[in-house]
Amino acid sequence: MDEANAFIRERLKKLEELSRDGIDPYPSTFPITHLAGDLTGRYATADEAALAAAGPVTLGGRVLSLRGHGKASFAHLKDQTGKIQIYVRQDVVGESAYHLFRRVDVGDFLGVQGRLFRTKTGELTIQVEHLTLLAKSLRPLPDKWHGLSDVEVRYRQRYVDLIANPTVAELFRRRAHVIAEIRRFFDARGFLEVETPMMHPIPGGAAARPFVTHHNALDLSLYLRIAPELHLKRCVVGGLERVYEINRNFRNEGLSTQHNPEFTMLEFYQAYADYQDLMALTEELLPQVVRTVCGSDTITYQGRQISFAPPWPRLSLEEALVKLGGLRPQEVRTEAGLRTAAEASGVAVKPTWGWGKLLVELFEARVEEQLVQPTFVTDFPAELSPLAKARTDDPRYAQRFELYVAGLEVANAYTELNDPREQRRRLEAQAKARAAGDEEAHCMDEDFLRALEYGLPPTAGEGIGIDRLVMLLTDSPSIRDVILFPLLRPEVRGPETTDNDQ
RNA sequence: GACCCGGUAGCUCAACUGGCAGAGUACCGGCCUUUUAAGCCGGGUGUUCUGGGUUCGACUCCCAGCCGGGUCACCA
Repeated sequence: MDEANAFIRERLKKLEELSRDGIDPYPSTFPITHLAGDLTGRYATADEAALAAAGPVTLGGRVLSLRGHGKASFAHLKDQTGKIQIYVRQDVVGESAYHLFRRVDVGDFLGVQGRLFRTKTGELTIQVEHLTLLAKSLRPLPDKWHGLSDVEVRYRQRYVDLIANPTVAELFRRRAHVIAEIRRFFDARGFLEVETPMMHPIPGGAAARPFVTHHNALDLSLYLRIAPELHLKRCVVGGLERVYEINRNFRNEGLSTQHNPEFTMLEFYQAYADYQDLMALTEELLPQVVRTVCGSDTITYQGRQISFAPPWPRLSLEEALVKLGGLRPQEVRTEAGLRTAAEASGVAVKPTWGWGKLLVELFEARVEEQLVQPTFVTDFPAELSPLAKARTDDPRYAQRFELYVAGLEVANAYTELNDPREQRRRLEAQAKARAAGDEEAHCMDEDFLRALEYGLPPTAGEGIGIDRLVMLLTDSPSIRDVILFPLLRPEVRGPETTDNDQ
């Protein structure tokens, strides 16, 4: 603890005084009968008679503000549901309780019992009859007027951010609402929610670098999962024909406003469906979530109106490059044309890149940010989609789409490759690339292949980045704003504070 | 990893071209029984991110580092 801080010293002094007076500053429980938000909602317009009939109320909360008037005081208490004003008079609570109240600071938790009334200015208020200190706070809260705006402190000490900035708590409620609504959607359609391993002996299901960890008893290297895909498909092999999972993936990559090393992903798999079916399903899912959570299917993201009303445009990668990327049709048809266009667009082209990689890189450079309204982009190169089924009419392309909203990739889906022979060839090619130094190429996974050999029905699967979806629905410019505790470098603390620092 | 921007009181921010580090709020003491950014009187509580350097003198200029933000790179 930062003992040099005068604010903390002051509060420690009060804490000792309270203990000396026989007051437990950290009691264990406090049975409440009411919540602040319920009271202010239910009695918003109630008259005095109705308030008197309401009877006594008991609630707990954090002291957010204090206005002392000598032998009487006003304060606001905040609980999870909202805040409510309390009025403490010495002639009502008694001298010793009032003496205790005088040593209460902004930030302390207080339990009160009393009766509702309305002040001269019309605010619903609790006339306190009994008060109990529930927890003493030792650190001062941020400025009551300007709040907390230091981004670093907001991320590092999210607990302070949550106290000081009500919109932050609201944002995380909305995040929970989004996830609850997604569960409702899939549960209603016969999908089973499953939990597959987050520690994988063989990382797989995506092109990404994993985090490595180690199990001591088994003396086994393990990887934090980069995707649940391969296990979810194993579930479908086993007859769980509709499954979904909402949980964390971990990718050992750089950080940005769109990437946190651990992020929450929804993945779902539906047997007897293909990627076209999933486009239709996605056009149901997202509008339902957006309408329920935001109250409308149109949202504003960073100043731009975005409508989730279906249907959404569908563009192949090549069409997108021509229509939006300003390329000529003949340029996108050949590898040489793509390479020239990519170089002209300032892409750092590597000589090893083939047709497919050039196509996707050009798309990212010239088109991605223009896809503001929800747009399905289809016809990804099969060579970059080793787990997806190729199109039967042109095997250069995968049966795959990505969904873009506000320039963000929000979803990625494909018809699953279920031919074990073809999957083996693809994984062998990946393993070869990996051996040649491509750290993001897929690993060989014999058990996954064995599962496919038992037979995977025709299946389509999709992943939706929950953090990015929540960014859109909360108008947040950075993924860190929608993750309670985003990854930061460890805090370096001053030498005088390190000895108590666990 | 590269580049740009930032770091001053618990919080929000000032401090001219290098010249005594300052406001609001919070906090402390006093007064105050319907206030609500309560009010009135008094009080500045600081490793100016860290470490060097230049200078008579550094919050300010230079170098190195730390942390954060952004852009790019990497990457879905």
